[in-house]
Amino acid sequence: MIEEIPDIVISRLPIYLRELTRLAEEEGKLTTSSHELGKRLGISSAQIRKDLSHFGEFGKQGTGYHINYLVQQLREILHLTREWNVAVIGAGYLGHALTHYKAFLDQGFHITAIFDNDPAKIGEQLDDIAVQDITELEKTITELNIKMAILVVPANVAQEITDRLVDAGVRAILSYAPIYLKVPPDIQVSYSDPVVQMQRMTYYLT
Amino acid sequence: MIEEIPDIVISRLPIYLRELTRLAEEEGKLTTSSHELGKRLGISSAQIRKDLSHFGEFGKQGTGYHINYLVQQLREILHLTREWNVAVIGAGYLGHALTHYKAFLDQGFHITAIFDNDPAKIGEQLDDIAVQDITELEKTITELNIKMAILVVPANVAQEITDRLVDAGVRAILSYAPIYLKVPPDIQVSYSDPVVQMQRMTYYLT
DNA sequence: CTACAATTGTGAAAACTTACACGAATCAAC
DNA sequence: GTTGATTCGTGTAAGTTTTCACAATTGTAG
Repeated sequence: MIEEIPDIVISRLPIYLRELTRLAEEEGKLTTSSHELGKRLGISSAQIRKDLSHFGEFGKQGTGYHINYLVQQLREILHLTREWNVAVIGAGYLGHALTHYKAFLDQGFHITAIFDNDPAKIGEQLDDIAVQDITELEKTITELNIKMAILVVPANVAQEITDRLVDAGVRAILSYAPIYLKVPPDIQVSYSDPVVQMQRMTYYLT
Repeated sequence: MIEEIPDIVISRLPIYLRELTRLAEEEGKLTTSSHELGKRLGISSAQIRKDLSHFGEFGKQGTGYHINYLVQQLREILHLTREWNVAVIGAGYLGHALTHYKAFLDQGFHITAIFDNDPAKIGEQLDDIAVQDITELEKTITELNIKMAILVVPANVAQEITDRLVDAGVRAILSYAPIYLKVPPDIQVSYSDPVVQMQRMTYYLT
């Protein structure tokens, strides 16, 4: 009875959502079709329809999809109708950049805590929050009910910090650390190692 | 005769390389096995062996793999035995952070040009290079023989800049812009939209 | 009202990816 | 030597994902 939806399907939903929002806001469209959406995303129309069919019937034969309605449905499916507090661990260049990243706020991700272990950085003001000592991690995460974290620390401390985050109640981690993180099965991790991405591409260069 | 190697296999090779390097440098190991490597990466040993078998026989029954040898082989497969010049487009927070990102240099990716269209940023010195006017993009990329670029610009100009990069000779793009990029089939693109990654994870939260 | 073009949702087929399991090779211990 | 524990490379099976293709529905034009 419980249909297990493949993660690969889930991972495409935010991309559909992103493009639908563009279609509505920048082109002023009210409706679209799986064909049009697919063409704009380099994805087959059949795949889009199949993906959406896991969650219900959102379109109409002959007409396609009402964009605003589909956007709203996708936002509910992805639990984006609420706002999320997020912690950033590591106040280096990348930590700064991600903390200032405007699109997070636009999409309901509020960075409400930043941590570092460097005394030179602790206390530094970023927008409206201050860099906290890493020793306060557990306390702050619990108090602010933070369930998501962005990890921007060196590889040699990444696993240790991850363990502490999980113990403190964090359930999802976006990691820029160049290392595989061991976490319990109910914890989500998403990796983003720019070097790995570049190295994949060099394979195809001459 | 020509065996087409799946991209999903290619995309795992940098991860193997990364972990092998760690095993050698931080644990001082000389050899490893597919089982050990797999355990450290959350990947089955069979998959690692299968992946590597696309490129040759690098291990020995009963013994496993000589780490240094396998690292060298992977570096050759991925075309990492040379250095790559890289351009960064967009000198915002994220552009700055990626330009300073130490791991790029360690792995042979040299950021040799940065562009922006904001007069306030043009001329600004980042490490040993200056932010150039975006109008100089074609000239500089040709002169420095740049084949890889990191795109850190707003969505509304991303496609236009991509077209210019491709025309100027860039063959691989790591894009942080929140948009799908249309490129000719021989051009590599790798996407990294932090919002999309966060939105995938919220699906799994409560 | 009818004919036609557009489009969805979906069962089945095709394609792709991963896991299994085993012969062969290697090494260490005795 | 022989035995036993490891481990690789790989053919095959199992599982997953994508694509195909079509009935059903909708809207439009005449």
